[in-house]
Formats: sequence, structure tokens, C-alpha cells
Amino acid sequence: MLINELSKKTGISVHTIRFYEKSGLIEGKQNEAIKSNNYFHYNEVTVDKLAFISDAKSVGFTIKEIGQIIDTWYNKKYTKKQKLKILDDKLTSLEQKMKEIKEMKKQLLQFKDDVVNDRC
Amino acid sequence: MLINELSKKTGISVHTIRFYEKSGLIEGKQNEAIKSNNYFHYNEVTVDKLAFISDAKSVGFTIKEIGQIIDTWYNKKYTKKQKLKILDDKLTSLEQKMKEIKEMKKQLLQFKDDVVNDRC
DNA sequence: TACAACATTAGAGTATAGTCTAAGGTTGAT
DNA sequence: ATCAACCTTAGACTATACTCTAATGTTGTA
Repeated sequence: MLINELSKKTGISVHTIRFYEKSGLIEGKQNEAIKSNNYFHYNEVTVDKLAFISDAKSVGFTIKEIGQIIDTWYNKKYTKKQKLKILDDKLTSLEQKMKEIKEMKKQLLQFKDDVVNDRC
Repeated sequence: MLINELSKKTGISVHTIRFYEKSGLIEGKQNEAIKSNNYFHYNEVTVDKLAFISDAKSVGFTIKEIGQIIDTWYNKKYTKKQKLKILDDKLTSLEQKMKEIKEMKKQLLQFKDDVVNDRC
């Protein structure tokens, strides 16, 4: 599919998809047989990657980190050991985030309690 | 205390503290009695606020959101009802973040499993 | 009194993550 | 052939959150 269709399918703007492509997160490929244009074609793998990118962004991973995770999956440049290390690091950081969120939740509930009981 | 001491106490750089002050998150006050300088003085409330800011940043709240929460606590500009609304909104967004993190954790564990079993 | 170590403001510079515009070329339906 | 709706690249612009520099003034100790 071309970029417009990819955009509609994923809900991510054409501009942002291009930005992700420049950032190395995804890649389309040009059809060598067609010489009249240089349109890029994207496949279902790209759709999956973009869905993952959206999810990963919402938990606070940076483009760089997301690129690393995607490479863990789709790229041959890492050894098995390196891949597991990257994934374990990310899992650890998720645990950390979770802890912080729970702490913040406690604090906000305390704030609420203070508001309800006119202590502020 | 002056800004340097505040910085040492909180581990936040003087520059960043000034940035937070310009952003309206904290405020020092000048001593009217001393006319020879215009140094700003900070109290323990500011120390608490800065600790909160650090925590809130690490769960992904923006400066704007953090300002809102701080105002809920220290500012008279909101009614009780408005304060509770703000806090409930933030609590809801924390629940959302929590859900997303759990989902991402599942995905990364799946990735790991795929790596371990040579499926990628 | 010299001077290091503080303080101030204004504004410039950086990194991240988009978001948009311009200028041009291609495709497909009428 | 025309025209809307696509496609491309290059680069400018924006928002957020810092981070740093410059210029200048103050404080406190030797």
C-alpha cells in the first residue's frame, strides 16, 4: 500500500509516518519495476510496527528506545543475548514506571482527601 | 534559603529551578527589608513542591499539568469542586497509563518469548 | 580591599517529537 | 487534455522542557 492508505489504516498522519521513516523506525520500499515514479510501498509489517510505536509512545518510550525494541524484533543486527538484554531493560523500566505511578496515585488520593476535608 | 541551597537540597539545578519559577510552579519571595539586593528566598514548601515536581515529571505529567495539581493544593483560585475534578482527571489518566504499561509489558514478554524460541 | 562564591535578568542554544509548506512530479477518472 | 488527488524531497516552523551564557551586582571571608 502507499503512504496515504497506511496513514488511514493506522490513524497516523502522513507527515508523522515520514518522520518515523526518517527516524529509522519503519521503511517502505520502492518497486524497481516501475520507473515512472519513486513511490514507496508499505506492507502489513509496517502497520504492525506503527501500532506498536503508538503503544510504546504512550507508555513514554522515546523514538530511540522504540527503534531499539523494533530492531530487537525485526533486525538481524543483534545477537540473541543482546536482544534479551534490551527487552529486559525495557521491562525493568516499565516496572519502575509502574511503581512511580502507584506512588503518584497515593499522593493524589492524599491530596483529594485533604481537599475533601478542607485541609488546603 | 537562597536558590543555591534549594538546588543542593533538591538535587535540581539552579537553572531548572529558575525555569520552574518562570513557569509558575514555584515562587520565592524577596525580603522587603533588605534593599541592597534582590535575592529570592525559598522555604520548605518549595522543597516539597520540587520533590513533587520530580515525581510528577517521572510519571509523564507535563509542566502545565503539574502546575494545575500544585494549584489544587496551594492556590485559592479553584473551588473545592474544581479541585476534585482536576485530581480525578489526573487519577483517571494514571489508571490509563497503568493499563497501557501492563499491555506493553505483555507485548515485551511475548517478544522475549519469540526471541528465546527463535521466532524472530 | 581583594576575590571567590554567590545572586540577578535577558536571551540564546539544545534535544525531542512532531507539523507544515513549497515546489515539483505522477496517476487515474472524465 | 484536464484536474483532483495522490506522490516525492528539502527544509522551515512549533511546542515542550530544559540548559547555558553573558553581563552585571552582592556577600562574606582572608
